[in-house]
Formats: sequence, C-alpha cells, structure tokens
Amino acid sequence: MASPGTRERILDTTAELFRRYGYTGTGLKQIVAAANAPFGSVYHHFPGGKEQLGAEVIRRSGQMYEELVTTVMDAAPDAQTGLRDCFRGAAAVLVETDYADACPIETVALEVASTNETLRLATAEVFAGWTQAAVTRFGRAGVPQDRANDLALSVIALLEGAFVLARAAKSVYPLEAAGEAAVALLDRARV
Amino acid sequence: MASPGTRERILDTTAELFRRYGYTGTGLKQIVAAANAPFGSVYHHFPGGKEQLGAEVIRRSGQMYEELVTTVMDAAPDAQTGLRDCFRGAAAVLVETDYADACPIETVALEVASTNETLRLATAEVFAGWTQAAVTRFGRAGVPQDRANDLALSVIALLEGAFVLARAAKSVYPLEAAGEAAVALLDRARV
DNA sequence: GTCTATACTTTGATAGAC
DNA sequence: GTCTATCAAAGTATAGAC
Repeated sequence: MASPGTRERILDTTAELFRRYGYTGTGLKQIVAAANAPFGSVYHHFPGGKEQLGAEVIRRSGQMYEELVTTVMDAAPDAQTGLRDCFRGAAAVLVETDYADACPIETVALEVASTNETLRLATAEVFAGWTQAAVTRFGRAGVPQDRANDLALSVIALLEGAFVLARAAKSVYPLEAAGEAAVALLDRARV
Repeated sequence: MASPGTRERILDTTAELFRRYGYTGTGLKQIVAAANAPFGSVYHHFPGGKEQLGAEVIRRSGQMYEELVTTVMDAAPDAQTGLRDCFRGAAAVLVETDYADACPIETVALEVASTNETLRLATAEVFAGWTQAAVTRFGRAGVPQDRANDLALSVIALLEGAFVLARAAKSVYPLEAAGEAAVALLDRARV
C-alpha cells in the first residue's frame, strides 16, 4: 500500500486539472507535480496509465457533481427554486475561479468522444446518471413520467451549453438566461 | 504567394481536425500530413504558429457555421420550423459522421477558455455573432427585443449542450429533446 | 518561396536503483 | 514499495538547403 492518501490526492488533483485544462491538456508530470507525488506512483496506483486514471476521475467527478447538485435541489422548497439555485451556484463558482471551474467533465467528454471509447463510455455513464437523478426530482415536482426524461435532457443541455458560452465570454449572463429558460421548461412540463 | 490553395487547404483541414479532436488534440504534423502540405508551409502562411492558425480557423469555422444555420433558418416557412430543421440537420450530420462532427468550435472553446486568451476571445466573438444572428431572426418572428437576447442564448446553449450529451451517448435523442425545448421557448417568448 | 532536416521540449511510459 | 533516471515518440518551432 502506498503512503495513505497518495492515491486520493492524485485523483483530486487530476479532477481539478481536467476540469480546467481538459484531458489532453493535462500531463501526467503536471499531475504528479501538483499532487506532490513521485512520478512512479501514478503507475503504481493506476497500472492502466492515463486512461485508467482518467476513467476513475470522470466517474468520481461525475458522482461528486451529482451529489452537489442534488443536494442543492433537495434543499430548496420547490423544484423551480432548486433549479434557480443550481444555475446561480454554478455562476458563483465560475466567477470565484475566474471562469475556470464549470462542469467537471464537459471538456473531457468532448475531447474523448471520438478518440477514446473507454473514456467516452465513462462520460456517457455520468450523464445518464445525472439524467436519472433529474428525472426523479422532476417526477416529484409533478412532471409526468413521459415528459420528465426530455425535460431532464433539456435542462442538463442548457447548463452544459451555458457553461461553454459563459466561459468563452467570461460572463455569467448566459447562465442566468439558461437558468430562467430551464425554470420555464419545468413550469411548462408540469401538469 | 504560395502555390494556390495551400493556405486554404491547411485552414480547411485544421478546421476538420479541430472539430473532432480539439485544439490540444490536433498536432501541426498531423495537420500538414492530412493537408498534404510540407511542414514549413504552416509557418510560412501562419508566422504566428499554431495560435495564429487556431484563431483563423475558429473565426472561419464560426462564420461558416453561422451561414449554414442562418441559411436553414431563413429557408423555413416560419421560425419554429427553422429551429426544428437546425436541430434535425445537426443530428443527421452527427449520425453520418459517427458522432464526430458537431459544433466546429465547441471543444476548442472549452479547451482554450482558461489557457489561451487570444483564442478565447476568438471563440467569444463567434458566439456573440451567432447570438446576434439569432436575435435578428427571433425579432422577425415576433419576439420582443428585450426577450430575444435571452432566447437566443438559451437556444444556442440548448444546441451546444445537446451536442455534448449526444456525442457522449452516441445518440441523437438529446438533440431531439433539446430541439423541441427550443421551439417551446420560442413559442413562449412570442407576443 | 518551397520544402527538408533538425533543434528543443514535453508527452506517456518503463526500468531499475535503493 | 518508493522514487529516480531514462526511454521512444510526438509536440512546436526554426534554420537553412535548394
């Protein structure tokens, strides 16, 4: 076993770097330097190299983000407020980090979509999990089953798309507009 | 002047590679190989190296995509139909290319957002141009000025976000759901 | 001016000293 | 088991032959 925490530290550091610089844009040497770990420890803990590390980080980041968002949603008095809180919270993080930290896996997802089937599947699993979590919340809020899935996909698309526009423009305005659009779609989908 | 077409061929090839593999994921050697051009011609035509080439490709791809989308929109009998045609057309291209060709600058935009200010500004200009083009169309369709900008941002966000989900899942379903959501938002925004 | 060859850096990955 | 040194390949960029 490695010194306690080394593996976790590599995972956390990699997640942070992937979020900002993407998969191709993040080097293993950069990771170990930021994580204060010897280079060999990457291959000790992740024999599959960068791909294995990447797959674990994608799933881990995806799960953490899902927990963050569902916590915000479930703490709100109603689904509309919950949605607004999510988009506003995302905007706040973006501003705090000078538009660096948006969705933890979006850049990676686009990079690997046509280049690495293993990692593409990992991102697909994450998005499917998010969609299911959203479907559950929207169902509780009174959205019929047959509309909840389309609504969930649209709301997630609004968030991911707004992240692209917001980071490019260095403005949270796209997130505000997309957040209100998401609320409008939810209102419309309810019985 | 270089042999006629070399510069254009490099631009076209780079645009295609950026769209699939992103900025960091596309090498200059890969570009000249695919464009059947000698390596030195890159620096002959683009003295600023990869960054200058990247900036030109971003603006060029952005303008071409805007022309494509506005052509589809303007050919439709009404804005709702035009929006549907855009999302369906994007889905068709995605299927034809095995989910490789989506937005020509989305992957690059996320990659450079926190790493290259010159290229970030180029992507921001492109998205701003698209937004303006959409605002114009929505205005013609009866959307009040003060709602047209938010609607344009939301529709573009829906498209960009749906591209992420569709490529990850290798399914056009997110594009279909997002397309219908876009139409619903347009309906709601009209007087 | 076109293109080849090369310089220099960084990449992911491995071997082996300790 | 931890960590260093090094590998081959690919990255961008440049020098210079023709």
